[in-house]
Amino acid sequence: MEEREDLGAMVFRLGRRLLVMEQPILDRHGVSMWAYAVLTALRESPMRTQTALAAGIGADKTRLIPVLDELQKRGLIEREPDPSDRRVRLLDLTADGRRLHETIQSEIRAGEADLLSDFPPTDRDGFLRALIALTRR
Amino acid sequence: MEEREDLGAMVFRLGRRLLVMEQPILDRHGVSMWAYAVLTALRESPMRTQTALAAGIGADKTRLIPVLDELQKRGLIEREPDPSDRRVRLLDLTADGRRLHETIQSEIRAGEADLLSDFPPTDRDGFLRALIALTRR
DNA sequence: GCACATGATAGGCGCATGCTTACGATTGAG
DNA sequence: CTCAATCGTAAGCATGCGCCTATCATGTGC
Repeated sequence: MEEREDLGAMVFRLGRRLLVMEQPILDRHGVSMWAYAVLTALRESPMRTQTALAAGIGADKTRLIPVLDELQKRGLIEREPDPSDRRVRLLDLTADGRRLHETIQSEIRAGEADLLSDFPPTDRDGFLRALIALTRR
Repeated sequence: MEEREDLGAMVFRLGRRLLVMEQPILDRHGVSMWAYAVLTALRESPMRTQTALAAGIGADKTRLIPVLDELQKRGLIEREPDPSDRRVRLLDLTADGRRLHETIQSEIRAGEADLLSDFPPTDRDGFLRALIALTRR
C-alpha cells in the first residue's frame, strides 16, 4: 500500500462518483439530497424535534425548514405539534413517505452493488466494515 | 452487512471527518485544500498546461488561477512560459514546494494511520484496495 | 409571577463553487 | 496571409452552504 493518494482525496473522489450515480435517481423522484436524508433518518425512527433531526443528519436546522415544508406538502411526512409540549413538532413518515424512501433506496442500493460487484468478497467486506466503523459517531 | 447506511451517506461523513482532521494541518502551513491538491499533483509529475492540471485535480481552470498566483508568489511552484509554445505555462514544484508538500503529507498520513490503527489488517487492506480501485479514473 | 431556556421560523451575511462569457496572445491549418 | 482553435486571465452570475441574529410561542425553575 506504498504508492497511494491521501485518504481524503480518494474519499472525496468516491463521494463525487456516488453523487453522480445518485443524483439522477433523486431527480427522477423529485427529491433533494437533504430531503432524502430526512426520509432516511425518519425511517429509522420518528423524531421528537426538528433540531434533533437536523443534528442527526448534520444539517443546519434553519435550512431544514423549507425541506420539511416541501415534504409535508407532498404528504411524505407528518409534522404535528406535540400535545404535551406545543413548541416541538413530532416528525414521522407517512405511508407514502415510507414507500417512496423504499423505492429510492432500492435503486441506490442497486447502483452501489454494481460499483462493488468487481471486488473480491473479502475486500468488499473489509471495505464496508471499515467504512461502517469509521463513520460511527 | 444487512443493516447499514447508504454508501453515499457514509462516504460523505467520512469525508467530513477527514476534512476536520486535515484542515488544521493545512491551516498551520497556510495552504488551502486546492493549493495542497496542486502541490500533490505536481509532485507526481510536472504539468505542461494549467488546463490539464485543473482537469487532473477536478478543479475549475479559472478558479485555479488565484491559487497558482499565491503558490508562485510564495516560491512553491515554478510557472514559466513554454519557449516552444508561449501560450502555455510549464508548471513544476520548486525545492521549497516539494519540501512543504512532504511535510504536510507526512502529517496527514500520520492522522490517517491513527484513524486506521484500530482495524484488523485484513479489513484495512481491503478498505484501501477497494478505495483505490473505486477512485481509479 | 417572572426570568430564563428551548423550539420553530425568517432573514441576512459571507464564502466557495460551478458555469459562462469575453478578451488578448499565440499557434497551426488551409 | 487568414481564420479557427487553444491557453491563460478576468469578471460576472446563480446556487448552496454554514453561521449568526432576531422573533414568537411555549415551557420550566425560582
